[in-house]
Amino acid sequence: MAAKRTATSEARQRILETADRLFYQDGIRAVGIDRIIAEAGAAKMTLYSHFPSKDDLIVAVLRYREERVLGFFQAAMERHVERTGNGLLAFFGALEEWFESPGFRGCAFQNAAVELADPSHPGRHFVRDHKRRFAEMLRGFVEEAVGGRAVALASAISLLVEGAIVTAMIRGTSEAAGVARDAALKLAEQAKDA
Amino acid sequence: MAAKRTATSEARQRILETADRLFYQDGIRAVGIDRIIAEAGAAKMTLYSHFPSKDDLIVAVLRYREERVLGFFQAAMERHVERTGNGLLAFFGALEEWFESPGFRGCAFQNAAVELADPSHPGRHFVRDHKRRFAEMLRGFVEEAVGGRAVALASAISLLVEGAIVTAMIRGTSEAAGVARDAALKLAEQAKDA
DNA sequence: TTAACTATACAGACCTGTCTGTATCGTAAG
DNA sequence: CTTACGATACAGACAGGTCTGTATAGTTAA
Repeated sequence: MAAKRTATSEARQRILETADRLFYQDGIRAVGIDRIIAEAGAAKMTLYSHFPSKDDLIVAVLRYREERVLGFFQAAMERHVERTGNGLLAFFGALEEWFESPGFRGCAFQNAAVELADPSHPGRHFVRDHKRRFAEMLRGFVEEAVGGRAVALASAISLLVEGAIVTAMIRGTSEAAGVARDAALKLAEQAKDA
Repeated sequence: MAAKRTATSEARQRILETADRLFYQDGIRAVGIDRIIAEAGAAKMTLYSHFPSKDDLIVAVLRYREERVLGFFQAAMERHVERTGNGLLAFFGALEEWFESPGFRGCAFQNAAVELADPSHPGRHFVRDHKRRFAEMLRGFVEEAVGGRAVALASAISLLVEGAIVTAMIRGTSEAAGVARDAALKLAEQAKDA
């Protein structure tokens, strides 16, 4: 037996990062175990001792990516908040920055939901939960901007953001971020007046 | 050799419809040629005489699906327009109907863009073009509703729609259609006032 | 006769997951 | 000090199945 217990392991970390990169770049189904271990410089049994199956690895990668995504938004927003002084504006600034980052290929969670067609796949559950958490985070920025409860407004802005992500992926351009930002501000304006 | 010339062919049509159904249901990469011909009741060489490669079949399926999608919206909207008397409202009624239809698994074109990771894949080009056409159609409804040019408004509503589709797919529910509709109407209202 | 199709076998690559064996640590007992 | 051992990881072969695409031979119907 072996490494199953040590969640802290250099080989495990290398495998996780490599799988994350390859899954995002080329798709989950398009990337085989052999390629992951080759690029991670790990042995197959090392991978299988840390992750019992590819499905387990997929879920671990999604978990790992959620940390990094939230980390990216936190860091990018801190930068943008200084310029704009507005949390919601900073969020859309971070979004545009993401769209323009090299290798951008849409939202890994949206993509995973598409690739894992079986709705009972554990990865699909994780995606649903992640999107709930992401929408909650966004609602925080929205309510801060309008000063008070704004559930319906936040839901609408969430759709704008999801639509901007998938549109930026399909077009290969970032202008959807600005379109979503402008629409979100108009909706927020209206909500404040009411 | 063989059937390449006859675009009208029962076997070809059976293959196309079966591939469309399976690709949408289970994903493009998850469905092999063998399964398509088995369920279509066709021989492998018949498939390869009509479609030189799986990539060609994928593009043909996307082309075929665009016809059916536009046909669905046309038919569903005619039904909804009678009730609402408003083209934009009818569109969102059709959208909700689609989300609630059995086997709904998001937008086949969004999904294809995710699965065909290589941005130079001909299927990706088709998806880009289709989304342009779809957005154009939507812009027609928007401009009819506000009475005049409304390019920015139509772009924003397009993001709402794309976001609603992917959200409905991930959640497995249809309420995103109503959220998108309400936000679209508010934005349209604001655009009319201005 | 010939176009369109079926049926089947095949090549070669790739897939996930298992297996055996070896190398390298740190640590603990003698 | 050294022997022994468990933990971790590397290396590579292997099984059994899937994938796309091709080749060959036979069948049906106009």
